[in-house]
Amino acid sequence: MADVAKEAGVSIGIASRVLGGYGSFSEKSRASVVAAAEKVNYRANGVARALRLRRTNTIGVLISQINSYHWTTFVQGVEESAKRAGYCVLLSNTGDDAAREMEYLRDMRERGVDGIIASPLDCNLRAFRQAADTGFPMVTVNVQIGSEKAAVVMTDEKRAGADAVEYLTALGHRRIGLIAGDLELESGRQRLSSYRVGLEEADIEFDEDLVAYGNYRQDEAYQGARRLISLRQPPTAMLVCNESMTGAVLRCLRDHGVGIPGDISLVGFDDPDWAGFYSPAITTLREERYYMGRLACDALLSAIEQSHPAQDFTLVTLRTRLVVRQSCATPRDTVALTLKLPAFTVYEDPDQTTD
Amino acid sequence: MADVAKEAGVSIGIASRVLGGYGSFSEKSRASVVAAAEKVNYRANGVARALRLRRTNTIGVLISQINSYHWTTFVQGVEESAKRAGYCVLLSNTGDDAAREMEYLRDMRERGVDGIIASPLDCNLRAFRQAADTGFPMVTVNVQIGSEKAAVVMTDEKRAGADAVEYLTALGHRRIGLIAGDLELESGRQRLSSYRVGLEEADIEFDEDLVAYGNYRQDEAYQGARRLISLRQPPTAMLVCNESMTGAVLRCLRDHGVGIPGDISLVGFDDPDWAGFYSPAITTLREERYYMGRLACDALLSAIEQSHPAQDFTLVTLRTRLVVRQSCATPRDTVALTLKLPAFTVYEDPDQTTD
DNA sequence: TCGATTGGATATAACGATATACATTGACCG
DNA sequence: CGGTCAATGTATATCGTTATATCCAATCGA
Repeated sequence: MADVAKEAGVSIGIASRVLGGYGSFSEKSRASVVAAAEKVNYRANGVARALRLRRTNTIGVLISQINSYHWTTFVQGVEESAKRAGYCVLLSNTGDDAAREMEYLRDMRERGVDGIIASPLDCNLRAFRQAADTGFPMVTVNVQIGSEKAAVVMTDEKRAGADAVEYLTALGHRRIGLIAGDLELESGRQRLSSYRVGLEEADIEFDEDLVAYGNYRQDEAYQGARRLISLRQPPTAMLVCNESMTGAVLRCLRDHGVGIPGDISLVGFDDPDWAGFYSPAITTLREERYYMGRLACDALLSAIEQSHPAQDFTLVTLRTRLVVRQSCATPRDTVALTLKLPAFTVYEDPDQTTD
Repeated sequence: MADVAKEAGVSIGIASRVLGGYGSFSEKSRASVVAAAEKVNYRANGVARALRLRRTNTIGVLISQINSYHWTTFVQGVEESAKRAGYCVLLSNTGDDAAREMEYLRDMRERGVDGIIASPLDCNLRAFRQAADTGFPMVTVNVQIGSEKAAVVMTDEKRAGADAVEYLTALGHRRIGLIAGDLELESGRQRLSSYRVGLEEADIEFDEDLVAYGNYRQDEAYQGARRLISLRQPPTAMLVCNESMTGAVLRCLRDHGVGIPGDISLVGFDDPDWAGFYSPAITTLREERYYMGRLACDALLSAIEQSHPAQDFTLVTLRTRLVVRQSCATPRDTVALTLKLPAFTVYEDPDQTTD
């Protein structure tokens, strides 16, 4: 910048004004500064600017698994919103490791990110709440940390499993198995409880035997599915609590020659691309992850720039949608009491090529 | 930091030394500084440090699609290596848009990232080469930008398609279709040419009719596959040049009732999780994306820290592996000339649960 | 013609950590 | 007892921007 000023024959301050586009300056100096900047191929030093402005135009995103469909789609949404507002995304992968999560929270704050989007683990809630309470911009995803200052973007999973159960009971299912997620995570608990809500609404008694705790792990989900299909009276339908476990369950069913939906019906949480082109296409509970990312980022930016009152975003709730495809059918050995289905959206795959 | 020094009753310099762990200081002042830092809950300002040290401990990663299996796996590898070395990852998604790519390159340099990992588009090669030539640490992935100073991590795709063709011809296939990628991208060209290499080696004449240009797009891949299976003499096997097109092709085959591997054999590029649990499991050409990410990051860090000579990393080449699963069989209407298969690795899925 | 006003340029103080040059103290040795 | 050296602490310049306080000159009105 000093070079530019010297080259242009003006003071360093006036050069900064021209390039920063603030204050007043004459047309003559504007022209010479612009020319000089061009000539010496000037590029601003963002670090110095950040130091001065106490603002890095960077947001931190803490996610648990970067290579899972729902998180990458989420991050894509965050990034899109961030980019439009001139922000960059600093990404960290915690792998659901509490110590790492704390470390990254600390590291990101040291690096001066302007705000953070995260889904903190239970055991770290306090630290995140404290950061938010002291005014550090924060948005949490599917977790409430108990600070009024942190905005929350949630999917309403209190209904999600219930929607699936409702659909399955409408098809005539009464024995509906569950491959549950990790109960140490908020989403794991919510998905389980929403399944129970669905059972209650259908007057079906909760049967512990029909629940396998897969902990969001593929190997445990595989074993769990195997146990369920080996029961003397196996379930006629299964609900699987996330994408990767659904994969494991599909593998298990294939390995054991159990047909879908002939032998068993299947509904999965999350809606990765492959659910649409699997044979048969898998009925899923879709969360609008991309949109959630956009919202989370917008909420964070408004907290950072205080352009909108934070209240506008305090709690945004999105509903999951049941995307009906071909993986569910009337149970084989049960007379369907009714075929009058409730009005479920049959979701049109955006990428489905019409014939 | 001034607060800490005052609290500890020492000068600001000595506090910095203690917390930075350099220079010399007495045990007494160390203790008081540490105590004071604890008391005022001191956290360093990374921006100021970065300004002074002219180093941000941040690397920029420019990728084309964050929500595709192979890039997220790659990023996971990068992040793992970066984290271990105390670096953070600034992530940007170009969506294969040339203007965006340039903008992000510029933006990242302004932000002072210590180095960049990218796979620049053809039209931006010059800008990236220039940056590398002027000493800016850079690692490119599957692209050579023609600068000696930039390290390159490549998968050897000159053989990839040929491996697939070799395998398919060994099964007896002679009419092997190709759903090609975007020929404006290096990987698209390489994958096409490796397919031709395979044909030549098997003494099969290249037949333009059997090639559909899917441009890495799902809709075009779907249409392309439809054309191929509608040919008077359709191919008995197909090779699909990336993951998302493989999905589209599977959808197409399912929609038209074409069985795999009964009616047609299929080999896909990239090896996403779902390839393993699809029915039938899909035979793929696997690139070690996670490992590539690790390598790319290590190369970049060594260029940044000059701990190793850059030459060690100038060009790292990894081979693709053919992961043989269940999507290929002897063609229905052809007598297999030989069943003596070459020694292909039958890849053990790491997540496959043994029964 | 002189003060007031204004537009434009300059010099400089932050921002916060770091590293260096310098000052002080104490110890040890001649 | 003075001088040298080591050990420790202090003061300060630096990184590159930005923004403010100041300053100067020119224009205008009275």
